[in-house]
Amino acid sequence: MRLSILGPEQRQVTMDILQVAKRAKVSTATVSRVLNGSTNVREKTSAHVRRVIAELNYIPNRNARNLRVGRTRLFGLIVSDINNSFFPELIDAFESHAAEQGIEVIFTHTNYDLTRLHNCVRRMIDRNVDAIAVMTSEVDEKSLKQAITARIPLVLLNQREFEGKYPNVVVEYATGFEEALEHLQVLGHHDIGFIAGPNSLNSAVRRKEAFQAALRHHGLRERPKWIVVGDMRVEGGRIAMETLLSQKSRPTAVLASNDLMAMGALQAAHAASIRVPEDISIIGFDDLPVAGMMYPPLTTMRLPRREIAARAFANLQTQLLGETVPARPPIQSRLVVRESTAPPAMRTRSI
Amino acid sequence: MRLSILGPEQRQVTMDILQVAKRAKVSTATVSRVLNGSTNVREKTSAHVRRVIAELNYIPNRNARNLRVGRTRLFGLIVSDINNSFFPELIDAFESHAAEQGIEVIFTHTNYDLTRLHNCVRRMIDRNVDAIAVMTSEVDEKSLKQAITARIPLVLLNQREFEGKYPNVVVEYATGFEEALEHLQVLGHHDIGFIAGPNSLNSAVRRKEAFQAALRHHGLRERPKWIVVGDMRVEGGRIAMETLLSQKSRPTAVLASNDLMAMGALQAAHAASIRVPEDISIIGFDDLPVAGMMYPPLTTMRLPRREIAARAFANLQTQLLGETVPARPPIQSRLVVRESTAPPAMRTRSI
DNA sequence: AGGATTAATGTAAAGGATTACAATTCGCCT
DNA sequence: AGGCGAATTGTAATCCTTTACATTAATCCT
Repeated sequence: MRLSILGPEQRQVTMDILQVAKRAKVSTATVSRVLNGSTNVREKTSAHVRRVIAELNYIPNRNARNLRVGRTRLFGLIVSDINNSFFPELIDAFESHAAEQGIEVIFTHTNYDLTRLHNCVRRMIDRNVDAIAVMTSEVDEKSLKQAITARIPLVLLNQREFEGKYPNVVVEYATGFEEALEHLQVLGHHDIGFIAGPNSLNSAVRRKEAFQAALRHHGLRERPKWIVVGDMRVEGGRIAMETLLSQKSRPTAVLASNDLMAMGALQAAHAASIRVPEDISIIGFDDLPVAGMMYPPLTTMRLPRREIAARAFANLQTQLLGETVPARPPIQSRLVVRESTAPPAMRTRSI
Repeated sequence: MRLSILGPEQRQVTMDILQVAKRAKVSTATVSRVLNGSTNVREKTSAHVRRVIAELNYIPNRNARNLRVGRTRLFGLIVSDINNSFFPELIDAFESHAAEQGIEVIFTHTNYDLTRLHNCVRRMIDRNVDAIAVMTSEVDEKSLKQAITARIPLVLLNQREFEGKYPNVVVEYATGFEEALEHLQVLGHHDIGFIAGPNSLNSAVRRKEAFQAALRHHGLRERPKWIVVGDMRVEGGRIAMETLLSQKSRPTAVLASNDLMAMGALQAAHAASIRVPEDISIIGFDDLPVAGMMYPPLTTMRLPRREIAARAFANLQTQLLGETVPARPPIQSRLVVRESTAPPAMRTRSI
């Protein structure tokens, strides 16, 4: 199938601002002013020019404009993994903020690989983006340096070790865990397990610490046997939950370091004919889009993704304006109560 | 927090190709040739220039280049909904093909709204993209016309009504359904239900037709009561499944028009204490990333998303080269067997 | 009405690369 | 050494806008 984009007769002159100017009998400067909404042009002239523009289907050449203005109105967005459903909403939100300002976004993902991060940043720079949001879970300074030497504003996502050095959107895990423990305690739980992630992962250790702190704050004892490690994926959650369930004394509620592992935990419970939430309560973390679609719908903790995106975007804009980015309180995680939590079943207390 | 991007002392001349040329003691033409990998430059010169480029941290101005060359090496990608997990893999694949060719992708989503489609196309054109892939489930000609008048190559996803008019990546639902029925028949099923989507949705009616055709081909009777309509979401699937399960005579296997409804069906079965797959088999469509994470992992049909992306991308490239796009056989859906299907339970045959 | 302001428009110089064409230089041969 | 063709390199025009500055038109005020 061949779609002739150029009709055969088209001996057509390139359609540029000069054509419009001629046809409208004004100068290119005036056309340009109309295009850019300058106020210094009579309404009558402006209307006329706009009519001609529409007539000719004139579309300004963005490259010429950008070249002249020295900005591309293009932002780069780098995420860990577009297939991780945490990110699409973040991307979406970032993108719509950009669209509102007539800014376009190109984005790439690193697949959790720092080598790829380096390339991603490089590509963004080669594209002459105006600013870059690096919303990945891990980051290395070498990659970031490139942007710095190219004088391109950056913003990171919750990279505590770079705090003060690079602009950063800071996220608070504690609040969600405090709310979760509060919720469980009110329901009557005292025996609470945790499916942690590997210690090699930054965010995983932070979550575990937040869990432990929240336990203490609620006057609950930490039981080492009730903290098991999973691989942050469904399978790991299932295995971890099996370990937990196989113990002589079991917790009545289990938190997981992310929703995928909570899903696995749910499955392990099903497989063992343990009802959720009647026999055991489960809480996840992330509030992935699927969380509400599980059986039962999963109580979980949520990082407000749209807010993260909004703040990252605003941060970059502020930097571009040359203004000081005001310090902002961390973005807080919140508990989202659904149906995987309920009062514990009556039975002998395990302590 | 204020990160000074420009150090205070930086009274720096804009770093352009001329600076590089001076420093390397060659002309800008030579630098440009090195930059673009022209063969007509002595290896020694080339190496020297590259060294200087690296030394000066010179990054070419993409706008100037694009302006001169008349191409942006930017493609537009429009999808229905980035939060629908069908799309991220498609986006990913499209993007990596592009990256290989030094092409960047900007993308937007319509949220299934044709008004937004119009804007999306418009934005792409305003950005002077070289080509646009419109990978949405619905499409209207008015939106597409914009691209045509702007002489920008397009490619659509499975829009049969525009076939022959616009380049199109065609997808075949039939194969998947034939394989699914084959699979069920081999397992011993004869009584097969279907959770359809609304008739207002193109893809939903196609899937239903494919199901009906496959039924016929396998010599199975269609039972109108066993075809129920859902809203293509989890909740609709659950309700539809409840309807199906409430009938005096039930199918032993149920196909759903998409995975979300299959998830709902799974939940309805759990809630009614009907085991899957022992008591009833369930098959979805789409092979969303969650399909394998369900309990039990869902047997489903898969549209090869990476292949769709690859073909769409290749199609656009071919058009840009001014070549004829060869007709290609439709992309086939395939059955992915997991654990939600098994032989039917022994019981009185219902026919 | 006429001069002083102010508003609207026009002219032409960037902006930073690519590339046709012209000018050199190189390598090789006699 | 001198000459020729091929391989390199250089010069300068070009891509299309924006915008500083100059110019002209409109408006106001006495």
